[in-house]
Amino acid sequence: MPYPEGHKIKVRGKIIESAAQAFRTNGIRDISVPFIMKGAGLTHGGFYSHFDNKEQLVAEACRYAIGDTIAYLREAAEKAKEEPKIHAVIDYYLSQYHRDRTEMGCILPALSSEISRSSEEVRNVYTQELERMIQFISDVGGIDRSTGSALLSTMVGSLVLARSVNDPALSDSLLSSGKRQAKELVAH
Amino acid sequence: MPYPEGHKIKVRGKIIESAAQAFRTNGIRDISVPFIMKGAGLTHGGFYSHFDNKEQLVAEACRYAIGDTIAYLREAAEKAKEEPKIHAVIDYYLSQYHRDRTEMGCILPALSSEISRSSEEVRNVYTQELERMIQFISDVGGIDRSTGSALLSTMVGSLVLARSVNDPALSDSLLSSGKRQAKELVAH
DNA sequence: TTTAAAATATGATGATTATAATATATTACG
DNA sequence: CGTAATATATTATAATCATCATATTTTAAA
Repeated sequence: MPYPEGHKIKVRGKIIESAAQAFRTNGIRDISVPFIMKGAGLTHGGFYSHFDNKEQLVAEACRYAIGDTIAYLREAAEKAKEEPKIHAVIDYYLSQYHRDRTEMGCILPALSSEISRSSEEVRNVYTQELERMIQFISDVGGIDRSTGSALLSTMVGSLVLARSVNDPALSDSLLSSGKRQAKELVAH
Repeated sequence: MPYPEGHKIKVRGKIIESAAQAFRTNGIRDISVPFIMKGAGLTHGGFYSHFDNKEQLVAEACRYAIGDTIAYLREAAEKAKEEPKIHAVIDYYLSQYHRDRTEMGCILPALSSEISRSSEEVRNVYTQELERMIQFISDVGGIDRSTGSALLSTMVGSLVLARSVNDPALSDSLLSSGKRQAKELVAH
């Protein structure tokens, strides 16, 4: 067996990372397979020895990206100096930092509408991962699932709208009112 | 002057309507100019005598669609039998009916993430129209702008997520918890 | 009924894309 | 050090797209 043990799987991982970043920045349809491969330091030819097609990569990229986001948010919660820890999650999620770094942020605000129109394969993965996200938020917040879902919806909606507008003041105010509302929601 | 008075402006309107519907259903990038023109009963050739380019049409379609949505929600509020009237708006916005009819629904959940990556021209229009939406929601709800923004964010986020998932039960529960939260928010 | 301006249709161009076929390079192992 | 299996690169294909150039149709008014 030529090439070091685990070489291919490492390259596959690089492609997924490259895709996850590119998709979040520019959407799925607007990012080409050649572009993703270039981001992984490769040319486009080898793509189909790693994935059946682009959709399969989308599914993998979604799984990877949400896992990454949950890990990041969990860390933020654990490092939080003040209670309740969910406040640290809210503050990060609705920060200007997160708003302005789509490429490394949560995919829910970045890709959800495009995912609605994706294949069943992709939506299956997305549904699974969204479940994990709701579970995580509810756990950290010490709130029931329904409240956790509403909290996530509020955060996602605020971020989506804050990113869509052109006016920095309006964008900031969308983040602020989202944060206020999210915290009130947790406090019952 | 050949062609009846106002003919061209009427056709222009038809193109905008066709675009507004198509974009909401399949996103901006996934809908071609020829497809939009077919939807208006025309062929693709004449497009550029109506619009400078596709982006300009996107801007017009956004303006049209949000205006339409506000008019629809206003009607729902006025026809509401019970107080507070904002409940009728929330109930419609987060209904299964609205979730399942992207093509005639609010564009905020359908297009916001794509708009984030659009031209300044498009984002200017979008920002303006989002302002009108926030104003409308705040007025009907008798709430301050910040609460109105949060209410809209909650509704948009819930709908975006409800549309993205594959599991009908999860999708319904996202609508329900969004509704519950939205109404609590209005009640202070 | 003719006509000419205005609107629309047809056809072309060049770019980009997902995907496939084929060629070349890499490297663990004999 | 040579080799064969495996990864990757190069090239090809066929489709689609935004946009443009040109041809044809429409119809208000003469």
